[in-house]
Amino acid sequence: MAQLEAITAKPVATLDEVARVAGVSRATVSRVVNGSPKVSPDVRRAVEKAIDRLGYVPNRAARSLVTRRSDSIALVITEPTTLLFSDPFFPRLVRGVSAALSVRDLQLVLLMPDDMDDEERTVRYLTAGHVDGVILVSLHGDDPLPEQLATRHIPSVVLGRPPRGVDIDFVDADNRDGGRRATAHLLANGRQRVATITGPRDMGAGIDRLAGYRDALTDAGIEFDESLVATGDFTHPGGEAAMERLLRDRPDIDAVFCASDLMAAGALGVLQAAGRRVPEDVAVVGYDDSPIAPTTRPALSSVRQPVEEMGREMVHLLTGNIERHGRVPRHVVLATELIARASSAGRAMR
Amino acid sequence: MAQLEAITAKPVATLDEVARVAGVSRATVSRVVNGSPKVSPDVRRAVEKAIDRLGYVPNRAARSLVTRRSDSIALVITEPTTLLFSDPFFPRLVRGVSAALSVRDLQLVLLMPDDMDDEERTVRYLTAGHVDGVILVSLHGDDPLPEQLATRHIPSVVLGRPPRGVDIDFVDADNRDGGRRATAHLLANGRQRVATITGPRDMGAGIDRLAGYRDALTDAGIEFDESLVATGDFTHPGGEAAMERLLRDRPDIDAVFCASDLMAAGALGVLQAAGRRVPEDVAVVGYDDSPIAPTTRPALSSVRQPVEEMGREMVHLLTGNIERHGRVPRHVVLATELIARASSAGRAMR
DNA sequence: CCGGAACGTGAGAGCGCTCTCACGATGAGA
DNA sequence: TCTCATCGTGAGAGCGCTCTCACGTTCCGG
Repeated sequence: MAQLEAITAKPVATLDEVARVAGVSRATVSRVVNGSPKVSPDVRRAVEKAIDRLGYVPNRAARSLVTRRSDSIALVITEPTTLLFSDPFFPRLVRGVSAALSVRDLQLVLLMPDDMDDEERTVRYLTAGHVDGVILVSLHGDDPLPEQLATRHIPSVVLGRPPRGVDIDFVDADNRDGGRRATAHLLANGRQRVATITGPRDMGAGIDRLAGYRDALTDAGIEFDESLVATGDFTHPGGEAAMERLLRDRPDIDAVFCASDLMAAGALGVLQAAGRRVPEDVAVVGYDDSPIAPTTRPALSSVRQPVEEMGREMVHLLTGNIERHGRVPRHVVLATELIARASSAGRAMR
Repeated sequence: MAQLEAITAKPVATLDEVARVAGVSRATVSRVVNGSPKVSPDVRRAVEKAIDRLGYVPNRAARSLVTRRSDSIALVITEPTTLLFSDPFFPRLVRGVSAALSVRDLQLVLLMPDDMDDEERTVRYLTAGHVDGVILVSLHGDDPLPEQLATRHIPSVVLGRPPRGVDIDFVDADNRDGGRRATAHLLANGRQRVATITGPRDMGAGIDRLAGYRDALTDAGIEFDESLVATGDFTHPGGEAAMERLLRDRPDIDAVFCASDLMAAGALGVLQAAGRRVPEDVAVVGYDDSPIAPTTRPALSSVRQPVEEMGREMVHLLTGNIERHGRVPRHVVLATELIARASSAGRAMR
């Protein structure tokens, strides 16, 4: 297992040395380092001086060994393909998680298993108690990991509402409300026949955004029409295919809500190739507010998720989870925001 | 420091228990676990059976304590802003690094300091010997971290050739050759007045891609013309501004090589707004082959970097570095690839 | 038949830390 | 004045592992 040979010498001071320099016992230094209140002010000062002088930094391994805590949490990303990589979702999430951990002096261990072998290694690693908690990012619902961790009592939080109602903490963006907002926005702009290109029907985000679309129709007193719904897969080509289908089946549409920006970009291209002007003939709204949104022509309206905040919130939940032994599963759903751009500009009311 | 309270009980077996079950000593079990050759086959088998039965997994902290190795390396990303987040560079790199570490049974600790406070914490953490090596991703040359690590003899590898010639291992894509390829491609398509929008002049990638542009001109026997060069900053608005300047100063250009896709997308918009057809009037090539490249209209030709491979190579270098005490700095430069799309389609030779 | 190399194995120290427990000093209450 | 908390401090055990060293076998050559 151990792979790295011959590490350079590390002249770091130990607790013992600090104790000697400060003229106290190891126990007292430990108390100072860990902020125990039962140390007299002058002793504390002396110890702090010694720590400064020696540049002492506690040895994490030694501490872990006795506390049986690692002070590190794992971020596990089990997303096989490009999906996660095509928008800045991942970096933003990681940044949120990282920032939240950093202020708590917790360490972030990143795990991205990419084959079965790796996956097994990951499970073994996690269940061996090498981390105090796990943040799981796997967009598909068929991942066995959450349950494996739950049965082994490893505190964990997942991103996105699990399709099956596993009793587990999760953080999600309000996909349903996001879908509702996007659709309502199109309707408010005077659109009459609003179609939608959905995400995969087995993913929470796909299901919820479609539900939001229906909500908006209901709110507006418009009947839901199955022929205005095309199933996509969040990708650019998927969006193109869905748009072609839509255009063939329902040439009369005047707006499309796409459950991802990538699909929206694909739809945009197909619409324009078919001679439809955007937004004059057909308005388009995407989802994710990815960096491509402002760069399409016309610039794409989109629904923005508070991704960094989701990361922060996951850490928050997880640390709470660890403290209270994960008694009651908790769920946090964060609000989205509609960013209106040219692709859904209003037109004169009929 | 220690923040997490009350961890769940961990019923994991210890070396001692395995030894007892297998009827051997701790030392022997340790030998088996670590693959020592000096164990007889039958004893080894017995130990392995016991390990299986008890589900034994070595305690990393205990091992670290004695070996003074952590079997983990840090990936430090000190990129303050959006740059890293607007293209899939980061996720791809992380995936490459992660995969390479995983097969070596090394752990990836991700550090993304985002303020001064954080930065200090990071330095303290790294220099405390909590990791066996460091992979540094900081695109700007003014980062003090590489030198800090070097003076403290922490093995490290940086991404991208450092602007100042620090004696440190690095992995880079061949930006110069990439710039050359892109420009040569435009020239080969019959373009006469090829402009370029560069990256920041204080970043290796910016400098090198421009140098490649000059190389291609030289190769083609064309004199370098300063008025065909506009400095950008890798961003979309930066590309727009540079393109406007170019169009004003040199309305006669018939091709542009942009040092990033984002800038190319910006340039595309400005060109089209100015009534220039792409690629008929002006051909455009970008850089990075980001996901926006195939989605622009027309689809953007671009230079693709082997990002995953760069990640893998960094790990490779780093582990080697750790083993041989980083004697001689090593540099790895990986080749790029031109992805030709519609934006640079050839036109009939004059 | 014996000395010694070669090999497999076990005993035990110790990595740097935390934490329990005991101890002496101080102060309050009777 | 004499208890008895209270408080700050130190001694020491022990977390789970690796690694050195010593020991017992086996097997060779002389």
